[in-house]
Amino acid sequence: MQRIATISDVAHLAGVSVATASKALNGKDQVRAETRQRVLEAAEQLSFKPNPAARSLLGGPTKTVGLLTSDSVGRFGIPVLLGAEDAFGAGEMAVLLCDARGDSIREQHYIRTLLARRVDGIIVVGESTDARPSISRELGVPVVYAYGPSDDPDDVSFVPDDLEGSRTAIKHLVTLGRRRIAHVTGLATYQAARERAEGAAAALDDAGLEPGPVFWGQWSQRWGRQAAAMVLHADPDVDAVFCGSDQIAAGFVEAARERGRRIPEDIAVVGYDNWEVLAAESRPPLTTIDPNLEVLGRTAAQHLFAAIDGRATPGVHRMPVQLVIRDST
Amino acid sequence: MQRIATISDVAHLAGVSVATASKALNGKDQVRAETRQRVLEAAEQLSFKPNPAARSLLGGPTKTVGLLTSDSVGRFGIPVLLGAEDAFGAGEMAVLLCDARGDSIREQHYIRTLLARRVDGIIVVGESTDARPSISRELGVPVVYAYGPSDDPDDVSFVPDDLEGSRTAIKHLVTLGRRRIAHVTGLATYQAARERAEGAAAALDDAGLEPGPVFWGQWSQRWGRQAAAMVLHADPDVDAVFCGSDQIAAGFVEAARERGRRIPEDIAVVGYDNWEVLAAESRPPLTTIDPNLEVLGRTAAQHLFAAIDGRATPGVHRMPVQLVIRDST
DNA sequence: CGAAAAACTGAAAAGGTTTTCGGAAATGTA
DNA sequence: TACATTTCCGAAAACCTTTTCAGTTTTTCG
Repeated sequence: MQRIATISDVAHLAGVSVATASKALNGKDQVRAETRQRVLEAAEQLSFKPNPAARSLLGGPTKTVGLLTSDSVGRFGIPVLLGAEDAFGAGEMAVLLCDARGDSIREQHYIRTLLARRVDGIIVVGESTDARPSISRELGVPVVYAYGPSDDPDDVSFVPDDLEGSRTAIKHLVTLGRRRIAHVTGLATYQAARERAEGAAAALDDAGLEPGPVFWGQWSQRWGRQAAAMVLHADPDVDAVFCGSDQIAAGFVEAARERGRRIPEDIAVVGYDNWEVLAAESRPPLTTIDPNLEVLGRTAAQHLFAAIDGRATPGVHRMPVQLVIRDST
Repeated sequence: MQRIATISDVAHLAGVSVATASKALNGKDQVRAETRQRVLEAAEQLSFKPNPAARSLLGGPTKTVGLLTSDSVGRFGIPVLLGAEDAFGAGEMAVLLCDARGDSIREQHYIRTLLARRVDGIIVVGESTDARPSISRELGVPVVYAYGPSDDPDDVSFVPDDLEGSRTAIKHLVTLGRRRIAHVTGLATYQAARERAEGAAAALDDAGLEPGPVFWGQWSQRWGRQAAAMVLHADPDVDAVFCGSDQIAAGFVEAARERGRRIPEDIAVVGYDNWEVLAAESRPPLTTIDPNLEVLGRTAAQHLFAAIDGRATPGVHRMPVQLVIRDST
């Protein structure tokens, strides 16, 4: 294993001083084209890469960002994280991954570590769309929140537009001629559940329909199955159900089919999340709302770039979601 | 925004020189206990963290490792990755995340980036248990492979013990008194599918049973459903099925129930992967093999530590898996 | 041709930490 | 008290790169 080349080696080989070599390599315009060429060739020959440690010591950007996830075992953080990683990798940013596991002590520890490493910025990936305490105060580096917004409206946050997503779902059902539309969703303690219910109610209202009943429960397939019984009992003529998640929807269609309802003929079902393994493998495959989490992550990353350049865009930005039509409607 | 404290700040506050402060903080034995205490307190007060850039400039370790995933959109890489991150976070390693997206050009690019940043080591997280080309040659830093082993037996690799896992599954079924055991699994192009089938056959043989038929197909719920028809047609008296994944198992139980078979009374079913959302939410919840991927990731990380210290343990290490008993057996 | 301007180059400093080595203080010995 | 040891501390160098500034060479223009 050969010793790693330093800029002095390059300068020496090219027959110039280190200062000139540095300028040539960094495209400064204080060096003759011919000299630059010589330096570049020398660098190529030694396969020289500047030592980022030395570079960052000067106070310049470290080309490193922190990716702080509160609890990434969960399913939603992952695509956001990947989208962000993708955007950073494209620019030559490196990503330091920190998983605080929902522990705020750990989170503090990681924040200190990231600062000690002089990251240029931090993305905080939330585990739910509920607002979380801001970490941006007095940090000295820009922070962007993805999925789970900061509770400080002056911070930069990106969340999926659940309000619009549920409106889209309901509009879709109305367009199909459905009139008796129930909503089965998860825990009301979740912002996501509340917003989706709210959006659905608004859309029903827009369509001149009576807002149907809302069934709050768990984010589980089991609850979907239980809810099927309740929904069918409450209104045997229900002709559509909008579910707050694909898990719930999968449970619902399963139980509804067992009770002799045909999906989508008797009851059209729309899910939420576009969780492929459930939505595409369910029988029938589920029409659902795709929150485009990778795009959200990527966008957040791009805005972190902007913020690092001093062009922050404060506020909670709602990212567009998408209706994916399959066979359940 | 507070300026980040340097060791000079600490030294000044403690009333000593930077040299002494450094020695005190690093546990050198050339400093009086009392002085050390003063320095430690000052450091605490300023929440001082040494600048890793400056440190690594001296040629010491950067306390940074690369986590290179080939295609982490997949489901299996994630827990491994989290396990590794967990182990590193505990030691004060930082983790640089790189997702090559299955593109070897990208992978090369990332490897170069990681080397330029002088990482102390690299973990390569595979997407399947199939062997992948080694990257370790001439790299200058230790590499450990997790989940997907390297094709070079001199490298350090950690894989789930699928052979043992499938034996355990079959033994469990045999213990329950089942005798006509079928195996439904995924694509034979996957090492995982082949090993699981092999382990199952071996275990059946050990039990003195005729190796049952193996149904090769997709890794999908749909295939599980189709397979149910085929299995029941091939042997109407089948009393147990070992599935190569929870997805397949979930499809199988669903279709088998529809055909009037009771699970587990008529047919006991064992899945593989312990993918909670499927295994726990299926009806009935699935007995399954948990490959302990987080543990695998953590172990790989610990062995990377060891390799960095010069204590590498070459070879492909098979990590124990675990039978999780639920209601399907 | 001479002077002014422009273009180019290099020495040196800065950034934070560790390590080495010399010096000072404290302790032990005669 | 004088000297030898041991213990503790601090000055300075080293790590690698970028940037500033001053010096030197080349070009431009009258």
